[in-house]
Amino acid sequence: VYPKKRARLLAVARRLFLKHGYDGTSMTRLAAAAKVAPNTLYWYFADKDALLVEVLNDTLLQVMPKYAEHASEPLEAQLLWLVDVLDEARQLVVTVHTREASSPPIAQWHAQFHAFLEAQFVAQIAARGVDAERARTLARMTTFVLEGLLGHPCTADDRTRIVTALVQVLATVR
Amino acid sequence: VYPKKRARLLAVARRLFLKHGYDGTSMTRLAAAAKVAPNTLYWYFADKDALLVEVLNDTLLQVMPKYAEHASEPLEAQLLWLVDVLDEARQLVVTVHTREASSPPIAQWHAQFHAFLEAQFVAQIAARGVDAERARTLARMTTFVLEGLLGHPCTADDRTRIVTALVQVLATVR
DNA sequence: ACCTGAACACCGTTCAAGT
DNA sequence: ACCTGAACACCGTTCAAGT
Repeated sequence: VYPKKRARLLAVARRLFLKHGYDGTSMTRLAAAAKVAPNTLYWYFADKDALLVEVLNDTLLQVMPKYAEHASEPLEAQLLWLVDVLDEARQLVVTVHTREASSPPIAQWHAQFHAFLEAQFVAQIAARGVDAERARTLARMTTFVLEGLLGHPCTADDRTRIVTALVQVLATVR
Repeated sequence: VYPKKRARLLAVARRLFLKHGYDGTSMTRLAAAAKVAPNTLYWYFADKDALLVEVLNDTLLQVMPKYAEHASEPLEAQLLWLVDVLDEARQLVVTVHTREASSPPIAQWHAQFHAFLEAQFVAQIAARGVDAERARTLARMTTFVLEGLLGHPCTADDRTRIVTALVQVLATVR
């Protein structure tokens, strides 16, 4: 495997998945866009889902360093930033939810991603003097609200209102 | 169109969609299960998405009367009941989220469904002395948490904890 | 009006063959 | 090891034809 070519194929896949969605991006189209034969993709990736998992990891690796920059900001700002960033990857978010039913690797990736996000939130919430189990529950709620914001049309105002309400809640309840 | 046959086709579609998912249920398989030619389905329904919309409405019509029975219970019990019921329709829930990107009728159905649910919640929350706009925000949060619970594996305990926390929040914040 | 068998263009994936 | 063109089984949908 030529790593550079592999990276190029991934980049093309990422672009097309984001632009036309997973179902809207056929392997044939993808191959054409990358100027290779369709089956060449199968030399580099086991199947379409494996390609998706790599695209997800790729995207995450690009976002995480930037997220670190916001780690010291108040939780509200962090959440709003996260929604903005993940919003660009909307297509990927819903695809993960759909595909995880039929693809164990994607289900695994999804679980791992949630664990990561929740760990982040748990730390922040626990720092406010909430006990561990409670923090886990609230972190989960936070993740769910985040996903809800991604999956549904929302004005920027609504978005801010919801995130603000959520953060108030996290600050109040214990 | 024979209404009885139409109803039978819908019932078969519903069963298969719930059992094998939308993508896992091909029109050919569906037709075979209903003992008709594949294209007969297109006499009764415009396309596969139209079939899905009807299945969704069907399911909703069966659930709503039962929901009404729980309307006087405390919000917490209502939410837990809803999660249980919608959990059986999990496959449909994720399908709606995926298909709405490419199918305007499904996007419309989804918007309408959310409006319905949120109206329900707004009423209950406003009854606790929360002002209207605030109630709308919290209702949305409630819907998002509900969807999160559906889309992610959760022990019954986790589920209860999250719903309880959410309801406490709704009671506290104003 | 209602239904069919056969076809269409497409999908993800694999195979036999080439370098 | 890497890549190809051609094929396979399947998909949603449509067409021409039958009753």
